[in-house]
Amino acid sequence: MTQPTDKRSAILQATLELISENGFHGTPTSMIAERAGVGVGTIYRYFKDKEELIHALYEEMEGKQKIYVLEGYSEEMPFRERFVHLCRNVYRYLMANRLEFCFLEQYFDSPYGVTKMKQKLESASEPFHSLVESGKKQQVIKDIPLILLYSLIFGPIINSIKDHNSGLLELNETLIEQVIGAMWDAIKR
Amino acid sequence: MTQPTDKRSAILQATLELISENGFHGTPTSMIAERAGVGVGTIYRYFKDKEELIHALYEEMEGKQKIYVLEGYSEEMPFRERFVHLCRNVYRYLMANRLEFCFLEQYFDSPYGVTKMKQKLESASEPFHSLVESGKKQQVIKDIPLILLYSLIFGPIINSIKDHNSGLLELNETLIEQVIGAMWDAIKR
Amino acid sequence: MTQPTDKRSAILQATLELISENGFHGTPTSMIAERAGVGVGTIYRYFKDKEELIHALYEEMEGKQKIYVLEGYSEEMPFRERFVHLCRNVYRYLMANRLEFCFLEQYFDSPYGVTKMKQKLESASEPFHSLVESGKKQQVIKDIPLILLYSLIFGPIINSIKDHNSGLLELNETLIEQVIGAMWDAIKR
Amino acid sequence: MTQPTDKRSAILQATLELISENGFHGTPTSMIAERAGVGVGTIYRYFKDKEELIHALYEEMEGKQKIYVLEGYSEEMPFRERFVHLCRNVYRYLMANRLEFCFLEQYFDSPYGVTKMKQKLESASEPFHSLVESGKKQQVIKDIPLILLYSLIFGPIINSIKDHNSGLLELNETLIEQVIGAMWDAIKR
DNA sequence: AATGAATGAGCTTTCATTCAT
DNA sequence: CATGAATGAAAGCTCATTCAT
Repeated sequence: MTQPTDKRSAILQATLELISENGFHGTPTSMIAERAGVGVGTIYRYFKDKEELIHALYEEMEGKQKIYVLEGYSEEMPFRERFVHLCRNVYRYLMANRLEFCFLEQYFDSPYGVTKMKQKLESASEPFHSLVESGKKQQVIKDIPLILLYSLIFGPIINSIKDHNSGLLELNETLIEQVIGAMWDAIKR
Repeated sequence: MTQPTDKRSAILQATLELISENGFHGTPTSMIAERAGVGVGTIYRYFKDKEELIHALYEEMEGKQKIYVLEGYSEEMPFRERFVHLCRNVYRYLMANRLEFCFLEQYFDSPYGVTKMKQKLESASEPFHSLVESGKKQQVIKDIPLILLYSLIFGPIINSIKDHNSGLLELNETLIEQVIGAMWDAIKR
Repeated sequence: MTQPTDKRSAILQATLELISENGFHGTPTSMIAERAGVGVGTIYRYFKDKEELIHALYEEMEGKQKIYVLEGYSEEMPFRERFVHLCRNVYRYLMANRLEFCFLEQYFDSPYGVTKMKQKLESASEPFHSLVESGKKQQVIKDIPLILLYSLIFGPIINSIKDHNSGLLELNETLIEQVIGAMWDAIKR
Repeated sequence: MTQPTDKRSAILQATLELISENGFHGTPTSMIAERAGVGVGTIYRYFKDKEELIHALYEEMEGKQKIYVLEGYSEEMPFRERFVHLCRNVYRYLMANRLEFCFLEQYFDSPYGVTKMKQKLESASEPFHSLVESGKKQQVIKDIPLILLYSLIFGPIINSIKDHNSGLLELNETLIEQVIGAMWDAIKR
């Protein structure tokens, strides 16, 4: 008993896989259709455009993330612990969902890609937002513009995962803890 | 009396400009030829491929950098000052050469792009290499794998410049000093 | 209690409307189905083809016309009056049924369209046929082949209505009388 | 020694032939390229669009016509003779250039086609314009709006040629003279 | 009988690459 | 050496038609 969503999600999944493998411009709609096991025309029943398909794929990810990032998180914990907890979850999420990570890198040709990725993480991370802002007020965290603090956090995270994915480095729990510790040193007063 | 190199570098310059404006896939060879003031066919006298042209452009950039990054640098200075000095130079270089920065972002659709960009900076930065390694030995810098330290340094630098270029942020000397200070806190013991 | 014919005529009506608005090639079957309030598949229950649908629509129109054209007409009237009466009715009919007129213009991209339109009017107009033939016999009407006389009559009528529909001209009773008068001068001895 | 215009005119000629055979929508660019003996891409070197190609073809015709229509014409001749002369030339032109006639019928899906065709004839026929206007002033021609007079003239001409082309009628000099005579009767006082 | 999701052939258009001049 | 007209493979997208429900 196939559900109505079947084809739609097959298309989204195929797109995710292929774009993370070959990039946006290396992924023709015909290839997506083939991988998804549907006809080309079918793509256009569910998405107006190739572009809309990409956006839809992106939106699809938003939800999953917050859940992941917030898992086990509580605003009651001390600052450092809150920070470490959120960062760990971000690492867990991005490493467990390698395809999504690669896709996000490609999202929109890349110039926007990484910027959007950060926005995404930010938006997914109101927890980060409130953590950092209240940390600044309580003089636990440096008085640096929010967006720069994000660069200090997500820059290293994303870069290290890229290195991990490209095999230059094998991230394990110890190393992740070290990076997170260093990032805390970077932002704390 | 135009030299044969003239055309070659005109092509490279045109490519740099156009790719940083429109991205790799938004830049047809015909457009490059036009901007460079040469015939389309001429591109293929100097480069086998569009791909090879891109690679050549990339290679072309190495070298210029080291000079920039090392300007006014001396191994005699204290650790922190050496670090700050190198970082300042990197910022200066990347912000003064916006086209090159944009190009590197696009370099091969990005999955490799940013990683390569980091490699590039690393290779341009044996100074960083020796600084960090000797800093580790003298227990001034945290005992973290080199590549992760690079993520802690170049991740934030690249990210903040992206934000700057995209208008999300206006980097000035004060802000740059703040970021560099934070990065030092991240890597120092 | 909807009858089976309901759907068939809903489809025909939708087709008439849409083709006169957007032309044959601007009217996908899906659009017809939507306007008709039926499923796309349903169209193919009643018509083998899109083409057959068009033809059927065309055929459907025959018949309605004769009634219109013959209204108030009598063979007892004098020649000129009979001619004027028929022409007036043709004008009335074509102007009152703008959709049908537009459809006929489009009917098969036009090369056949207008010719068929004339045939249609002719066939609908045995009254014209007998009027003209007996007029020729009685030397009231010029001795010109029937088909050319039709060109002299329907050519101006169709053209002037096109101009009217496209807004180049606003036909009113006076103008119509003038045209009919001129056409009578053209064909009378 | 092939001239630079070669391919351009081959494409225009192929387009003329194919559209008059199959209509605008029945003529894919690939078919045009094949008939013209060029690659598909070549079409787009000379014309931005399929649409622009059509327009270019249309423009191409303008010039030829005036020459044809005005041949042997002089404003010194008496009214009736001037009218007959122009009409004869129009017939000659449209019958000698059957492809162009068919093309014009199709020009833009047809609803505009015939209207544009008339505009074209009108514009090509400032001679008609001045003939008719001065005829009206001198009370030789009926006081009917210009556009209606055009319908009385071009309506029958176009219709009769269509019948001729479709084989319903064989136009010869005698018949043409009869039609022209009748049209004169229609418009003269 | 009625449906509409699924299909894929076919359309227009772009662009990296070649090659005769 | 340099050129740019010519090319055609390949892209994104549409839509008449089918068929399982």
